[in-house]
Amino acid sequence: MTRKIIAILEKVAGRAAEFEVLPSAKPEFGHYSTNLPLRLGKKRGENPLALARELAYKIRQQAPPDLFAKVDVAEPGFINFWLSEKATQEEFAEIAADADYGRLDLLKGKRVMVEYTDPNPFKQFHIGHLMTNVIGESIARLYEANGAEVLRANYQGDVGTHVAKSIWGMMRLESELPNESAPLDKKVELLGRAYAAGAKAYKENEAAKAGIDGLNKKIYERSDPAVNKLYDQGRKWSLDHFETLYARLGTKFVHYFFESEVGSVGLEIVRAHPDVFVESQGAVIFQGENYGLHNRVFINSLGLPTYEAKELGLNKLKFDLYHPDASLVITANEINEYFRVLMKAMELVMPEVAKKTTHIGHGMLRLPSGKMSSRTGEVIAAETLIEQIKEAVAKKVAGRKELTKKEQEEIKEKVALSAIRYSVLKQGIGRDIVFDINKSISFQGDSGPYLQYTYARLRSILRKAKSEKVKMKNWDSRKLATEEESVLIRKMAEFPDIVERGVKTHAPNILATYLYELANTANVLYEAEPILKDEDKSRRAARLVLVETAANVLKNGLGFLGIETPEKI
RNA sequence: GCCCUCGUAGUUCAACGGACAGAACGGAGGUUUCCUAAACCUUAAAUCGAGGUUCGAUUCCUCGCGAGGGUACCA
Repeated sequence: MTRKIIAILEKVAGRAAEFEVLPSAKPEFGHYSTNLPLRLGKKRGENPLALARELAYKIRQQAPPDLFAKVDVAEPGFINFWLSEKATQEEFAEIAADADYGRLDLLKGKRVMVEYTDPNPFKQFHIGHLMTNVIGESIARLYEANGAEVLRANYQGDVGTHVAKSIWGMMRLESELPNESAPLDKKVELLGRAYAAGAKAYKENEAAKAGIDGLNKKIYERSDPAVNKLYDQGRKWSLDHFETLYARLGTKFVHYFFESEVGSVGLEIVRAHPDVFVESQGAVIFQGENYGLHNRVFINSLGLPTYEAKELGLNKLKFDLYHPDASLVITANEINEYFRVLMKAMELVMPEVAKKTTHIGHGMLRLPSGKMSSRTGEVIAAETLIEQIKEAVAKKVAGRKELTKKEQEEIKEKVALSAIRYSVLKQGIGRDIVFDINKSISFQGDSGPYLQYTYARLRSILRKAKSEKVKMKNWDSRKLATEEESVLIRKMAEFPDIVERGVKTHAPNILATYLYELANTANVLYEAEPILKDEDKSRRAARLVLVETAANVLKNGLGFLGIETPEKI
């Protein structure tokens, strides 16, 4: 609808200035508002209110008849539009007819690589990785919703000190190593203990530290068959475990990059550009200080590539292999500064890659006790969190005799994941989340379960209508005329704009907020008047189609956030 | 020290330079013969401080205060 109004405004005023058409902030400002006269008045040095009156007059003359019920002006120079009942009904007929409503083709033909999650083999998949996954998945889906082809990538650190610590621990626990046929959770449990033991020893024991550093070198060189065996074993266990999580989280990566494979590529790039990278104190560094940033080491004094050099290699590989039109890297924002330096270096050595690469830093997950850090040993595993939430959901479904065991299990899983997802996605991407398991994941109010509940009760009406063989064919949108119905229709009409803005600004929270508002308007309609008891059969049919369409929009929108919508909850 | 974020009701968060700063939880009160009360409605409650730019500033600029992150061989 805003597109139609923009077209009319451009017809009467020309493309003389930047302006916006937005759903009105208050009912007294109509259904849609524009600031065009304010912007145009400023540009031309004319009185905006007079301009608004003049434009409003032209719009009344030139707009299609029956589109607006009223066009009015307001201080200091807004034009407000009231949609006619007929236009609202026609809008709804269009929305209802489109099964893919909300799927756009603005980015059709574009290929976008999105890298996210990035856990480290041999280490825990913790709630920080979960958060990155949730955000990355929603951004990937928003791109898909806008028509882009999305390639999901995951970059996993399979070399480095953390690996050496784990191998060291595995050696201590050799007698307890499960064999290959043991269940995965046993293997993961052992890896967890191995890493903890290695990390502790590294900090507290000089001899162990030297041993681990030595192991690190052996791992890098693959020079010791016994070490290689443990390495290959542990790496596989870890990756198999991650795979179960990706399946559970609904993420399908097309490519897994590993630190072990990008190092040599990065080294070559750095070595090939002595003009950009210089020697300093035995290392090879990039002098970010020349660009108002800070210096960073790309090759350490042992001649090994650091994370920085590896990242250059990684990004080169992405483009060599897939030639994306855009490449996004999603990580926690603690590495924002590091990435700025990296991007500057990248601009100098591979400008075409740098131009298409964007880093998106998201906020950190914090515990009420303070920061979440893998060094304090206070991290919570992703699975632990999910299980805790599931227990809370279980209490809700326990007494529901009409649900089968299978349905209950499905509800527990999907509701728990939606609670987590929504609480992460409803706020701005860059902001930290204080994660109090008891409080921050609520099932009431502005929450994932609320949205799922709304969907389920809408579907419940439709199920009942079907079982009672209530007819929905030959419905007539002209039967929809109450305030609740019109508000819901206009809310649904906002959906495409939201999907577009969400991807342009990389802001899933815009969509989350929208869906909450949509659910609220749907619930208001639900409470206002029982639909199935409507004596007017034709009106009842139209209202059922309205319910069906609202449920569809909810389902599509939640899908873009990665939130599933069970039929029953 | 320098660089980068951030500071909004009691709490957790919104607000793409726009109109009277929105929600949720918590507080006070109300709505269940109905398709699921995980709901709906009413109500009290906030922009860190001081300047500036603008018709208009939570948003942009400057200074101050406060919190977090980064600042050479971790990522």
